[in-house]
Amino acid sequence: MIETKQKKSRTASPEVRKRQIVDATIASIGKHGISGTTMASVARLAGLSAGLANFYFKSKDALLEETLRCLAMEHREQWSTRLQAPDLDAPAKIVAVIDAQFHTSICNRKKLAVWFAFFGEAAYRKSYRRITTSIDAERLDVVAGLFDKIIKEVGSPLDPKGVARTLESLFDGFWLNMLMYPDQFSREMAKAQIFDYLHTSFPRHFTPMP
Amino acid sequence: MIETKQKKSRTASPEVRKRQIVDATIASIGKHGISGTTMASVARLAGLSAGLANFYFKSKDALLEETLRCLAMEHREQWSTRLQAPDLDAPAKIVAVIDAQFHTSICNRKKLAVWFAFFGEAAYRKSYRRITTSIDAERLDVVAGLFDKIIKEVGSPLDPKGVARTLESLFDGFWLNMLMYPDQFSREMAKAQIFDYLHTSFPRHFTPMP
DNA sequence: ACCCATTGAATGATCATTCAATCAATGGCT
DNA sequence: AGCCATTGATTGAATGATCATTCAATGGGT
Repeated sequence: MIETKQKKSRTASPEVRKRQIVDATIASIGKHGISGTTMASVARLAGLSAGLANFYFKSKDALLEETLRCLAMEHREQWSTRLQAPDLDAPAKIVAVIDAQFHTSICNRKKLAVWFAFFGEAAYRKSYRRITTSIDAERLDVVAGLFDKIIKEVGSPLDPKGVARTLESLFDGFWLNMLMYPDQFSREMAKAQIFDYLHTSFPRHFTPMP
Repeated sequence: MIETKQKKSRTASPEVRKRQIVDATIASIGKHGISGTTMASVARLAGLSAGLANFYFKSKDALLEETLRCLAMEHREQWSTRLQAPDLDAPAKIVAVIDAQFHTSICNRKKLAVWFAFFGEAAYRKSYRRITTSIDAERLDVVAGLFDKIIKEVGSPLDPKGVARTLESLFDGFWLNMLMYPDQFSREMAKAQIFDYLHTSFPRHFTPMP
């Protein structure tokens, strides 16, 4: 049973309920996968009756889309607010993005399971891809811009966009391995490897593990 | 309609039928995702009647497991046979593994969609993870062994297993990005980025793009 | 004529979705 | 304060669609 806010009241505002149902959907997907989450399993986890999720969301599809949207927004918040801290140079900002990517609130077993459940469906659902596309593109641009600064400082022959794409792929790849083989891949290990990569590519700007 | 072998005959041996049904399952997952593939959709793509898949496989779950097993075996074949070529030194073997990973027969839109469909379910299905675990661990060991040789030659401070894990994650991450954003991530681009990584890490052993 | 692969209609289970009925809160009225 | 009336949230049983699974009947191959 997921309780975003404990209320003794039987009723709550639509906003609260929607959020509660989305949280329950994340919990359900994390526990049973997408194919195993039903409107009933969501309702049970939310502590609500069977029909309510359908009342607040037009359909199960709409609920899943909204869930992905919430997840993506939360993810975006995580890195974009960190970048707004003053006095961060380019390497520090990249470190911030990495810290965000592997922060416990984002990168935990339940949420990783949900992310990859959506990725598994995204291949043939344009609506899912639309949700992640703009956010992913935005971060890729930001990170590429940061690497551009660094590369110009050292005069490296590397391509900023290429390095940014490699970093993104490292994020996704370590996420997948953490999900599949949690005994062998930990958050700390992933970060250590990524910093090794950055240190060998830009020795003057990154140290092996801050 | 998938036809592994064109036969005018109405009947075929169990082996042929099983393979035909597995191929149809891959096609169906690639087209409709796991949640959209039904015993009926598989039968239709195989050009067989509705009940046959259930006759040859105990259940839908069993069929999906067998499908993943076939996919994993095909993948393993791809890299392990390449490594058996004589006169390959460690860097050449790593190049061979990379070529295998991004070979058209493995790394195409349909198969990537199937892989990630399974990854999405693997989080809460031990039976799926069991299938990939041993194969992934095997390749990780092989690749780590190869990097061990290279690292000893140059006396680099890098950890062979760590580099191997990074490479595996690059594979998975680029695969995911190729699936999600095929316009921005191509097989050639992924390989180029990976060779950039290897060149900066081991300049004496890898060139930017062979 | 026999064997065995194959068919596809029948069965029952699971689920999303709907909606009329129910219930709690709120505010106005005495 | 006590008492409705109104509003709007919530319930859960009913409905119909979809699907995995079964199996008796079919018919091709040998």
